[in-house]
Amino acid sequence: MRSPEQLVERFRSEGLKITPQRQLLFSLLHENAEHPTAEALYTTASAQMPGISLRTVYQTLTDLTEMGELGQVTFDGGAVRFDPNLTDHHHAVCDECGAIADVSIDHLDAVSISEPNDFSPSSTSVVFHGTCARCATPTNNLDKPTNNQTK
Amino acid sequence: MRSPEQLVERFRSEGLKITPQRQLLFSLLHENAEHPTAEALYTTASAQMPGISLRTVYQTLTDLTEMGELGQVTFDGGAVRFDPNLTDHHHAVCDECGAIADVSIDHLDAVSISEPNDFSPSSTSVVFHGTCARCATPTNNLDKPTNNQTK
DNA sequence: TTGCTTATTCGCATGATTTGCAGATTAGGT
DNA sequence: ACCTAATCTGCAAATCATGCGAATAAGCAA
Repeated sequence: MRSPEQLVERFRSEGLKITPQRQLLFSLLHENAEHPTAEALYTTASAQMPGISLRTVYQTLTDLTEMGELGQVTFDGGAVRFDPNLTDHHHAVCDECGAIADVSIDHLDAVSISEPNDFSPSSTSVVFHGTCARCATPTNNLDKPTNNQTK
Repeated sequence: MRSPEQLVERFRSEGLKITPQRQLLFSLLHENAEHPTAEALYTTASAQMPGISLRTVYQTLTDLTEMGELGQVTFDGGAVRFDPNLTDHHHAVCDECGAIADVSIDHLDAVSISEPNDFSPSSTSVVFHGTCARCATPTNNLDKPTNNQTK
C-alpha cells in the first residue's frame, strides 16, 4: 500500500474526500505487517478515535481494496485479513500463536502442475503452516502474544 | 476418504451408529472431486432423502473431519469446502467458473523460504488461480457450469 | 419381537462476519 | 458563510456455522 500522503493525493485527485477516519486508517495500515482483520483495525482505530464506526472501517477497507491499494487474504476459513504489502510474496502461518508472516520464496518457478496438464495458472500462492521463531524458542515465551488463530 | 463400506466398519467398531443419513453422505462424498460446500451436499442429499437436515450434514462432515477421514479447504473467504482426497495434493481454482481441481505438483521440494529464515514450516499448500481447460476452450462452452465462485 | 439405552437427528436460537440501506453529518469548493 | 455531494453511522439483514434440547431411532439384550 502506498504512503498515507500518496493515498491522500490519490483520493483528492479522484474527487474523494479526506476524512479523519480515512486518514487514521491509512496510517494504521501503512507498513502494517500484522495482517489485521477488520475487527482488529476497528479496535485499534477506536482507541484513537472513539466513536468511529465498524461500518466505516469495512467501507474504507473495501474501497482501498477495489482501488488496488490493499490486498486481502484469508486462511482456514477465518475472517478476511488485510495486507498492505502489494509486492509479490507469500505467507507463513504459525499454528501456535496464529501470527502470519510475509515470506519471500526461492525457486517458485520450478514448481509445475504435473496433473492435470490442461490448467493454465495465472497466479500461484503458497501458504506455509508451522511454528514461528518466537514460539519455537523455549526461552522468552513470557511475552508471547495470545493465540490469534484464524478459526 | 475411505470407501463407504470401510467407514461403516470404522463407525461400527467405534460404537457409532450407522444411520441412513450417514450412509447417504458417505456415498455422496466417496470419490467426489467437486470440493462441495456443506450447502451443496445438503442440496444433493435432499434430492435423495427429502427431510434430511442441514444440521445433520454439518454434523457428519465435522465428524468425518475430526476422524481424519475428510479434509477441509477454503478459498478466498468463501464457505468451507470438503475434500475426500486425503493424498498429498494441491488445488487449482478456475476464476471463470469457480471449479476447483486437485493437482499434483512437481519440484515442490525446490521451493524454500528465503525470508524470514526462522520459520519452521511443517506443511506447504499451493493454490493456483487461472483458467480451467473447459473455460479456455472457445468451442464447447455451451454446457459450461454456472459460476460457483467462492465469493 | 419387544423393550431399553444412548447415539443421532432435527429445528431453532445464537454467534461471527460482512453488506445493504437511509438518514444525519461533513469535506471542500463557491 | 453556504451548498452539495460524498461520507459516516447505526441498524437491519444475509451468509455461514455451531450450541442446545427434545424427539427419534439404531443396536443390543432378552
